[in-house]
Amino acid sequence: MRTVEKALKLLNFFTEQQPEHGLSNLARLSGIDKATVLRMLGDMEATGLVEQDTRSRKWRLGAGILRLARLREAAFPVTRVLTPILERLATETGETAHASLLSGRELGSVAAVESTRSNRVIMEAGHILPLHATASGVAFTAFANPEIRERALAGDLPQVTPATPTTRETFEPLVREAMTKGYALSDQAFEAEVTGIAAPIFGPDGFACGAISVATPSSRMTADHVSSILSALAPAARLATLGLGGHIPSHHKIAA
Amino acid sequence: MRTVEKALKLLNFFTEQQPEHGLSNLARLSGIDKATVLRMLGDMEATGLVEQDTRSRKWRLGAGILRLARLREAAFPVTRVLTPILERLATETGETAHASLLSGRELGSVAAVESTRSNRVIMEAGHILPLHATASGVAFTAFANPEIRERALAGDLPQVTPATPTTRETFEPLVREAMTKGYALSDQAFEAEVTGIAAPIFGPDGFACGAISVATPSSRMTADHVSSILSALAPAARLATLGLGGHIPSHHKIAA
DNA sequence: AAACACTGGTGTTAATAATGAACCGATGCG
DNA sequence: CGCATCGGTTCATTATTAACACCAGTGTTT
Repeated sequence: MRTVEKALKLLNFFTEQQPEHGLSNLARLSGIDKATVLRMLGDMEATGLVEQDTRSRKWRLGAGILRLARLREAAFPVTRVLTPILERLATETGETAHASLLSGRELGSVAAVESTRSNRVIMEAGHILPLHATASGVAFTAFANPEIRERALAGDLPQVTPATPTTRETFEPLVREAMTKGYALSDQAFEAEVTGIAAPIFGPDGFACGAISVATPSSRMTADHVSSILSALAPAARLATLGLGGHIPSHHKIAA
Repeated sequence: MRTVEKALKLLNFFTEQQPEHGLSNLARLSGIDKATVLRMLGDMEATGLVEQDTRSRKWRLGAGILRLARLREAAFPVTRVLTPILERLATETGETAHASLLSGRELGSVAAVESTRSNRVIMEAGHILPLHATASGVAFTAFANPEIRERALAGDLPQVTPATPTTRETFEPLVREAMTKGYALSDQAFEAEVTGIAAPIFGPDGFACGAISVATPSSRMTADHVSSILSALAPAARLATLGLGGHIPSHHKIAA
């Protein structure tokens, strides 16, 4: 089916730990024939989305991505707006803060500021956050366009950790709870020993377009800590929405 | 022909002045049928490369690009390395400095620092620099892999300004001169009233992978100014190459 | 209000472009 | 030396893509 989409999905195999891939490796990971993968890579190379190391023949993300990112930032300065907000959020909470935006059918992590504590959560750069397995995802889903929300609830929910909700019956209550509380808390559903607390970022249409989140080691998570994080998260989320030109629905409120 | 490449070429129509496009507009610009463009956009939306404004239905570059850019920066911190070098270059010369990297078959501008003078050259973010019409392009071509150089020389050379070389006979001498001098100077071949001076950035294989450049109003360009710029540009280019893990050919030298 | 020129988006069929198995030469390893 | 893997190429088959016409909605002009 749709070739373009299949080709672009190859980009998702590049991660911070695995920033380079050989041809056969990519073919194996994607389940696509080598010859096809090669052609796709060639096409993406022509536009700078990927590039090939001349010696090792391995492929990596290309410089064209940097160009496009600069272009987008020039028109919609997302990172510029979010980073100072995250910095303040990180210092106020003493924890790692990060922001993610809707990217396809998932959230893409676009900015993060790490806590300075020695025991802190490390955010891998440019991670993809599944909607059902992260606090950010649940907070986003709760306030997303109903059509997107329904698709998320109905989609299949791969297990990431033992605590990941994998059925609609376990996922939907989390979303409902987030809808009433205005934020989402997810305990070790994405990564062991990590608890996330997230609030939605709203777009101009009044629906969520992303999320802002604080991640802490689960061991540090107490009721007091949660409420102190929330009191920093709420204004941060508000600033993020306004800074990106979004619109906060009048009824929206973050409350434990 | 190759659908993936055609689809990705659509991304090049998004510029700093035109960051959003309607469907029909994109179809017109690209010469592709509306229905086809729509499917391509849909595929690219699924991976976050583009996104659609829900109200205006216009398309723009998507948040997925930011995610990918962060990922690439995490593995190969190009911008982080180049920006301070450009800052120093800009203050030392009092002119606008920028860097570009090979992206497909052209150079993509990935970082820029503007001069603080009131009469300065403004670099549009994320511009594509044709190899034949810019100082960066000539400097890059001169030291690129011979295969790439030949392709550049043999390709068609669209006229950008009256001073643009449009034939191999006019283009090749510029490249040859850059090969001996170690840098390239281009007067108003890309933009009227702007002169560029550029030096190559070398990759690990000893061939150019990009260029670093200083752009000045042509009115300010004198022999003295050129040599003062060169004395700042040479170490900057050297630092850029080393900072990116590149290898400077032993015989390479920048000399007027 | 009527005619017009746009817009974004949707089917349906002909033709084109993508596919994947087999194959090649090179490299690496026990 | 033999086996496995690598990146890459070729080519017949087929399934995907592309274009045409069409639809509904919007705003302008007459």
